Amino acid sequence: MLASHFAAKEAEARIYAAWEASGAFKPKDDPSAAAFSIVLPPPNVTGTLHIGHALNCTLQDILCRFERARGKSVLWQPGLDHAGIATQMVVERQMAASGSNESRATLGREKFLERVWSWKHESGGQINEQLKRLGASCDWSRERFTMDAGVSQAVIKVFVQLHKEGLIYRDKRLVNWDPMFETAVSDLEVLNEERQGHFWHFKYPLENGQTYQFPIAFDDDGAPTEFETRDYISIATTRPETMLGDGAVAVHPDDVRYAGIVGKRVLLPLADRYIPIIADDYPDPELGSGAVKITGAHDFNDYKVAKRHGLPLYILMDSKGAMVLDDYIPAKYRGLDRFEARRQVIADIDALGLLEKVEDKVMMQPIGERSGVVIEPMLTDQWYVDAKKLAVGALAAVESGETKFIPENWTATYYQWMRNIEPWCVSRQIWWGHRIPAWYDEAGNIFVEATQDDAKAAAKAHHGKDVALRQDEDVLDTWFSSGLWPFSTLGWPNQTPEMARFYPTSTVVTMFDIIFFWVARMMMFGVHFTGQAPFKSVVIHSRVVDEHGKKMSKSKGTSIDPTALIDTYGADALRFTLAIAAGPGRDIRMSDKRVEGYRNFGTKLWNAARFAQMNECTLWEAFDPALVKHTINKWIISELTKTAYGVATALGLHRFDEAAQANYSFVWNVFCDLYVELVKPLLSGDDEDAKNETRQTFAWALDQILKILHPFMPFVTEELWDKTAEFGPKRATLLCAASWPSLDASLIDEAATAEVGWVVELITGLRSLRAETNVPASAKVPALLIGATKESAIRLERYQAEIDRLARLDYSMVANEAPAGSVSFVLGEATIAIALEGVMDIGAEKTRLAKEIARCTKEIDTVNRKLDNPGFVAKAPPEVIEEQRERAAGYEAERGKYEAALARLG
RNA sequence: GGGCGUAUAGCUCAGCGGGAGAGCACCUCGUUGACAUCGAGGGGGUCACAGGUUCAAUCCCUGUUACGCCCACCA
Repeated sequence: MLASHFAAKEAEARIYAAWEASGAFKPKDDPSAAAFSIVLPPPNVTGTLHIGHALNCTLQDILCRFERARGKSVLWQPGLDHAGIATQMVVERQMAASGSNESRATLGREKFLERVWSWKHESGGQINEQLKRLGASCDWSRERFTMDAGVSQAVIKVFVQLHKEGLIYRDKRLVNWDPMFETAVSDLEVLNEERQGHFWHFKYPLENGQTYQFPIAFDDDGAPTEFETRDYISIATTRPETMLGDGAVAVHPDDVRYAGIVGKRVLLPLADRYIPIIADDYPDPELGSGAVKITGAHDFNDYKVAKRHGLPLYILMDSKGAMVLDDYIPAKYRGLDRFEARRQVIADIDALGLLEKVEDKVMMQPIGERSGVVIEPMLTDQWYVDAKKLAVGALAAVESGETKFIPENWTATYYQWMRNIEPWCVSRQIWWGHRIPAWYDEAGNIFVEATQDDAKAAAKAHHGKDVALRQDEDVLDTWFSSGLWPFSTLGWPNQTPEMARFYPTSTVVTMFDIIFFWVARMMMFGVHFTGQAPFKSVVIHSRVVDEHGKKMSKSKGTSIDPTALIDTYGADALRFTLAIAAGPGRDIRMSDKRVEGYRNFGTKLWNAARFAQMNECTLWEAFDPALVKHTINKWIISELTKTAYGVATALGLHRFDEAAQANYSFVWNVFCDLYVELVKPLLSGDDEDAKNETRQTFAWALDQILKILHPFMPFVTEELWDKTAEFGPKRATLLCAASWPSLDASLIDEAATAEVGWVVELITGLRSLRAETNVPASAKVPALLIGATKESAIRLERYQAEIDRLARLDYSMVANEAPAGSVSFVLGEATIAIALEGVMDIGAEKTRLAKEIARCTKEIDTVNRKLDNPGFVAKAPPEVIEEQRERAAGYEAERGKYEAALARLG
């Protein structure tokens, strides 16, 4: 006998082990089967499962299990990302916390990397175990790591080839520099955060005490009317320390206020240098004083101006963000941290009487995504990918429809980014990652080759003799290797059978925040290197937020731990919650309450199976749903077929929410609430044929439910598949390897739907009637069908047992008129009356009837307003007009019957 | 500044050019052998606001308001 509920905690690990052992997660060999492939976005090796992973993984698992059931050969490729900066940070922190004197610096590159590897082997990749707890049906035998030999080989090949094609180059330009990690980062790794700051206004004195007339008042036409004599130019800055590196002051060429002094020089205070006043389009005359200090080496806009005017670039800071020791920095600032230098500069400017004013100002500050420190624009040598060129193919693939975004509106986001893409800085000044395959000779010549030997050979060819080479110290951006993931994991650059079969992949499932980081890069690399976009569709899902709609945050303690939810409610409940909430385009608010509700759903299903067991509902091979005779059985077969069809259709459209909802309402509201109840008289009756047929139909329907629900709730369905085999035929396979129900449209039976619908409506009406007239639940009463058509009379007789049972009647019969002291409701052509003399509450019944009459009247008025509108009758489609006429007639008839009932009450 | 999105029951959200829905919460009743992690019944909404298109608008268009997110910029 089945227990009263599914013991998820005990069963999940066991079931998962059985799945894996069966080999069901490997793609099937059958060459005639269509291929379906997904790469799991490789989680960071440092990662642990958060709720976003749980959603992402659940959706992919649903698709994979669904497609397997539909007969496809499915590859769900798992793996881990080495996560350069994140991992290096974890290991460094661990060393610091251990209390030993070891650090990255004392160990040196080689030893440090050994430590990282051993950390990876010991404690990396926990997240994969958590994904298994969630039920992820990845082919773990194919697990890859971005720094595996094979994948790394692909990375090197791509780098070398892009370099030879001129699409990777080394360049000195401004880059976002993270002073904490002492590395360059890409634009995407910089977050712009609004912070409270200040706006300092400085005066730069004109050379030799020169003066000019600065307009301070204007007439209506904007012509200056009043002037003051100035011997300085006023500039404003949010980063005062950078003034030490100013190369000019720029004004707009049309700015009349400064027209007279363009070309003259000002004294740069503290630095004691003279810098020119230049005219450039960059300054906005409306902003501040209209004059801008130009610090070419520490500001992206200023850099462009400096380039245009050939201004000198003064590098002010070292890799840690401290002021450099160079002699263009006054001695007192050398070596100071940039923020100390700022305080000092302000104090010194103030002491000189050149601090004009200080304003509070909310400003956007660039913050390192991982370090949290203020990013410094720095002039350095870095490797760049020419993203603009690679974007052409990546754009074309989406424009042509080769790759589609789901939902479609993300296409616009992708286009906007791709069309304005900047060169991608791919070098990082860290150790953990793919070392850049570039070698330098003493003269600074660069040889980019796949191996050191190749580089040596190239150098020899260049010099005519062997020369000493040193390899570039830098490693590649983590996203460089991730960008190759859809094909590097399949064995590329080798033409492997997996490449042939599973590339391009079918779909990639991810959240919108990594469209740029990951999807865009995969598109660029995929199109460039394989000639095909790496996936046919990109499914973008929502963000999971807390129950107040706020972004979850570990530090604020507002994050929900999915493994805790699994512990409490089981993996199925979590999965179902995520799936049913995963509608397109809206954040998913997560709360325990919802998960609890879907845990209950699993229990509901479990108990339906218990009912099957108690009633010996076993399925035999020979059962054919097309040969079923009893209408209730025909009806459930029909409903199930529609549901299976609906679930498949929704999944085909990636509407996980609709698919889950279809399952939910069918299982609970149709199968459990109606079918189980309607079938009870049959299962306990004397008609052996009907009983047998019902038992088999019940078992068959339960089997189909397990199949269509399995992608969403794999554990409980698998367990039931196994358990029901204990009282039925042995199963040939695990449920995870079973096939999707065949969608035979001939099983859809509208006549059965109508008939059972009528019965259900009758039962519901009777129950409602009883409740509203305060008939005690224990009282059994007779019911009469008045003014019945032949058809409904037959139905009443046929379903008398069901109706009597579910509406708690003694008997139901056809009569000519309602007896005195009866209450009634209207069902189509007929009136249903229950004789309640002595038990009913006449006052309550009168109120109820009056309410029904009012409802009918309201509907009639609404419809009649429509029908009385000449425009409607003239222009609306005939079927719509007919429909409205029928509605009006229906409500008229209904109201008439209620009025009659009211009249009978006297 | 550019882009995207959201506004429907107390809460969370579906839906949709012609009859306002679900889950949770709430109220009433109920331990009839699948299930109290349950069952039956019920109350509750000018579908943000204002215009427009249409015979007909919660749905389409325009605008307004509020909220959210992304990109860029603020020297």
